[in-house]
Amino acid sequence: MKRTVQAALALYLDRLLLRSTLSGEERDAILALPAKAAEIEVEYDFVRVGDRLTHACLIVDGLVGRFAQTRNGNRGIVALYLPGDMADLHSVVLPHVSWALHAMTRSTILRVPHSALRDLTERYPAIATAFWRDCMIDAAILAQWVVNIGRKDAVARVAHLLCEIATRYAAIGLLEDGRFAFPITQANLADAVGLTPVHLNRVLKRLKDERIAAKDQDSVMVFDWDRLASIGEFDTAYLHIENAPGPLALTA
Amino acid sequence: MKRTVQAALALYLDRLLLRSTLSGEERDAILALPAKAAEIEVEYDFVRVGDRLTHACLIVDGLVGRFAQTRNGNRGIVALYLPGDMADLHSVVLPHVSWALHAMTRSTILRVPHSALRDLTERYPAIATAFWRDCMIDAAILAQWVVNIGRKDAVARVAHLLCEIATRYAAIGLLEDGRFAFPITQANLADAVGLTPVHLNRVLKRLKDERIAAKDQDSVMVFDWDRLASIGEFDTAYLHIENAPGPLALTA
DNA sequence: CGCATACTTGAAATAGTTCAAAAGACGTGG
DNA sequence: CCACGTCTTTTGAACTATTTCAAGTATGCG
Repeated sequence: MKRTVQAALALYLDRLLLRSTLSGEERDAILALPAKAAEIEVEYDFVRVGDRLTHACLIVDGLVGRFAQTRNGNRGIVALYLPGDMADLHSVVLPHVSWALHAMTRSTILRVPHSALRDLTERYPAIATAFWRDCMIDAAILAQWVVNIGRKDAVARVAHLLCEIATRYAAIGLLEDGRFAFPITQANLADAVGLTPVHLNRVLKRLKDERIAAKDQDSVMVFDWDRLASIGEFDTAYLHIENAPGPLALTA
Repeated sequence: MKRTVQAALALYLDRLLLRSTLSGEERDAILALPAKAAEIEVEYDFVRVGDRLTHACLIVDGLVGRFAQTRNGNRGIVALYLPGDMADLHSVVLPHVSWALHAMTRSTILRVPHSALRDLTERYPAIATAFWRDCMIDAAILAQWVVNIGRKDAVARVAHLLCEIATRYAAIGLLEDGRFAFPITQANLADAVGLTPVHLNRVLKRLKDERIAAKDQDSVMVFDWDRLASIGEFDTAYLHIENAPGPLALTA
């Protein structure tokens, strides 16, 4: 168990190092974070609206969605978290949350106490910056989603989201031959792009029929990256990944 | 001139203190930040897509929009900044920006060098946390916009945005008798809620006809806060303002 | 006073929703 | 290993919120 915790923290460290530079001592401090692994059942909300959090959750394995709810009961997905993401790092500075974290598959997470994270930020300014930056990547994605949902038609929205997820998987080495794991139901995917499940289904059909990309139960196969990116008006810049994998990584 | 710079920094300090606690020394450090005031002409992009920033911009006076552009040339507004907001504080950790800052009215801003801000974060962990938290408020708003645009109909979207802006103005003491300054064109407002200018116009007309709220050239008058908030499914929680002013402040 | 920009209104077109029902996948227990 | 119930996906048809196109009316500026 100790071993898996170490490995999971290493995953997060890798992610931080994608965008920040940390000294040996600082890296060790990250790896030495106290943390408790937990298995989350599928369809379970492990953070609920209104909670006051004391821990941040690192996704080790699985797929997690951040859900917001409107008064009328409409669910909206505001963010998707993949392995290596610290889904609610921002709760360190804003512990009172108004959204839920929902496991879309059986997931493994690591709960890291806020106190330990705060402690690191106080001792190592570079770590504070790295955490802050990590949160800002999340915010950059959020901003992109606003444009995506607010200013593009249904096909473009879906194409863009697929490109984003593909690129994020690629960054953690989980994209192979144009295929990546994406075990999300069509209903949830619809919530993430602001569409009806029915219409989302038709959009997916079209992408499949035109041999651009196909989604099945738990993965997505991209046939034509260029067309997908072009339809989705996708530009990796906002993800701030150094060598963002484009078509090359997909066909490799 | 020195005097206005001081006053402007005090404005920002006030904003930080809304959500963070800082010692006397830390407050003084904020007030002692080097900064250069600048007047921005109306309709001018003072930060452009692709820029690599060296300064953050504090809005002292005016109304500023953060614009993103899709490949097809559609503009989308991703955030609105009011006096007291440090519009691009996040550029301290992510200097390479993929969006523009656009002055919607003649505005006064204060340019604060990243170097000075970074310096403070290294010397005072509490300031680093305060900055980080300030950015996360921005992100919380972004998340709210995603749900707003993705899961509500036109009237609700507009109503929600008006409630948000009203509440944010109230927090800086610029809401009087239910009226607040909002010098934004209908075309820009449409970009902020993901609607067509034409349809936005009809929505505004409806809000006016039903005596809920009326927008003119440069301000908004709210007649019926309860109905507006209810239509927009508005809940202040996400803004993390301690005593969020609701109907009381409006009728006061 | 005249030009430019913003706002307003109408009518036709359409993207996306809603409702409804069938078909396919999946796990469970017999 | 099959039968059953449940959940997800797929498809059709009618409907509607929003867009698009187009023209007219204000409003502000030089």
